[in-house]
Amino acid sequence: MEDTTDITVHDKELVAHIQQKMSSYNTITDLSDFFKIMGDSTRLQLLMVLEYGELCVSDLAYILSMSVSAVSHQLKSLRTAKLVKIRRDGKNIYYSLDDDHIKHILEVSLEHILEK
Amino acid sequence: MEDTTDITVHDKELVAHIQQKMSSYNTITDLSDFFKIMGDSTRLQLLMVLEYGELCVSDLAYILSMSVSAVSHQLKSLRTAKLVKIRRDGKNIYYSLDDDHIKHILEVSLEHILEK
DNA sequence: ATTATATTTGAATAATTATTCAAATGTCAA
DNA sequence: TTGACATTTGAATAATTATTCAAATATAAT
Repeated sequence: MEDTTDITVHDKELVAHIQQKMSSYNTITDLSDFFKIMGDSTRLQLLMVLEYGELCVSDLAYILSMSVSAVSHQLKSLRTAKLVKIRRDGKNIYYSLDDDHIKHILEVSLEHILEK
Repeated sequence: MEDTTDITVHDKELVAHIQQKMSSYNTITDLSDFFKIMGDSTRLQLLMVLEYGELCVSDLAYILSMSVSAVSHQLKSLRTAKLVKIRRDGKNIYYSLDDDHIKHILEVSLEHILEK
């Protein structure tokens, strides 16, 4: 169903008010994309681990008990989302958090989880 | 690769420290499950809309320009995750937020998005 | 130059999941 | 108790995506 003309509206006043105040399409997709990135346990672990300092791919793979390739793929997603950044040092590439908000969001969300 | 014996660890000290401090498996999956729920634009919109007050399924479907069935399915996910609750009034079922933290998490995350 | 090490990349597979459609359930009014 | 309305449910389809595997790239050491 794409046509909403056959849906009966009950609370017309509130519906109209919400339609005015609604966030833009871009804001909502940007926000859900952000949550989507955090909504994978591998990526979330990577972010939480990187709070302790910068690490190279093989160390991250070792900590998560995953293949280097799988971790590298997920780090690429995090990099595209601008949540982590890299620093090359010889053969190694060191990853670190590229966002000040992440720690805070993780703290607040962790509280939410623990208090349920 | 499940066997991590063939991964070379570079920063042994930091790796050991992190392994001690690591959050439990359950905490991480609970947290990523929470983000997963928010990581869908339909569900996220529903949560944002419900910040304005309780609404029945057809009004929500109208606002999101989606089928009543699709919205009902997603509301069920939100209900299972204990993010929304229901109140029956005759033929209608009213949905509302069932969590005090959500607003705050949305605010903090929205700031993060907008400042990028 | 050749070898070893660290990491990335791309294609393939497997698993998850959002939406649709049709049918079922629950409630109220006539 | 029949019909209309509001919503849920379940199966099916379609789309997305995490991990694996093999091969490619990049850097440093011999």
